[in-house]
Amino acid sequence: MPELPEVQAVVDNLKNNIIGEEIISITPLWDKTIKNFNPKKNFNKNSPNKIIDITRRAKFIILHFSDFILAIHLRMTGKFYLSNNKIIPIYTRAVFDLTSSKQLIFEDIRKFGRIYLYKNLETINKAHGPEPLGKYFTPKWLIHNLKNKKRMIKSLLLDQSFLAGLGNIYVDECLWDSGIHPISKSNKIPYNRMKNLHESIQTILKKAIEHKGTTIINFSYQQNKQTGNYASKLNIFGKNKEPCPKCRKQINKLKIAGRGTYICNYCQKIFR
DNA sequence: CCATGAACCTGGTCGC
DNA sequence: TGCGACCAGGTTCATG
Repeated sequence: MPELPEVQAVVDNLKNNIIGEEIISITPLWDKTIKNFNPKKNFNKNSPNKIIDITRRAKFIILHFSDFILAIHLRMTGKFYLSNNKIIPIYTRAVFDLTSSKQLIFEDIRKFGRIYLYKNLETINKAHGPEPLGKYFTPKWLIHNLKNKKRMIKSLLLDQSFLAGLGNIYVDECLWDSGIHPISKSNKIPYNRMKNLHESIQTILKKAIEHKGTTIINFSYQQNKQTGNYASKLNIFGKNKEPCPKCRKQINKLKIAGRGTYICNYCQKIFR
């Protein structure tokens, strides 16, 4: 599913259209989607809740209201978009009705996505590491914290409590770009490659955001099936048996950290 | 503390 | 064409 750039695309797409809109009801079509609140209690016609802002934190879409926030996580197959045609697609799991008579639609084939209500961002902030494009994620921070851990680098980069927002695609791309084999121990990576990794993470995420994310299967950030086109920029993810763009040797696919992982054995060194 | 695998779900693809 | 096995952008929990 959506990783940081894809979630950012959803937020950027909605930003110009839903700020100021009022939610009068949230109707779950799959009960587990609404995780920790009673939508009837918090949203009703008598006290509409105005959307003050929409932002992203980690892989969450954050809707800001005067007294609380909604945090929406798309997990693997979630979509969240504004609709004005009253059509409820087959995999819709929750519908937000707005005073303008438009609707926010939460679609999710696999039903893993969740919507949370919190007082503020504190709960999410406590459980997550820094934003990779934020001011706290410096080369110094990364080097210090990689040395501090003795974990497989792929697991560590996927761990949202370490660094927020990376997922399986971008971790593979970043490790390939910086020449680090995913099973390397974080504390054994040479200083220069740690610096490369920091650079790779920032440039790859920035470029992916410019391209509105990667669409591998069916992710779209808009109702009309608008998809990001960063998939055409991927160098290694999904390219089993194809030549490595750097050395032309064959890319391999294996399972690392429980996830499908693409590597070039020649360009990515194992440090242990 | 860390790694692994299962669980949560549904659909698509591949091989026989 | 049909069917089973396996895979999928994520996270959380139990187990060793």
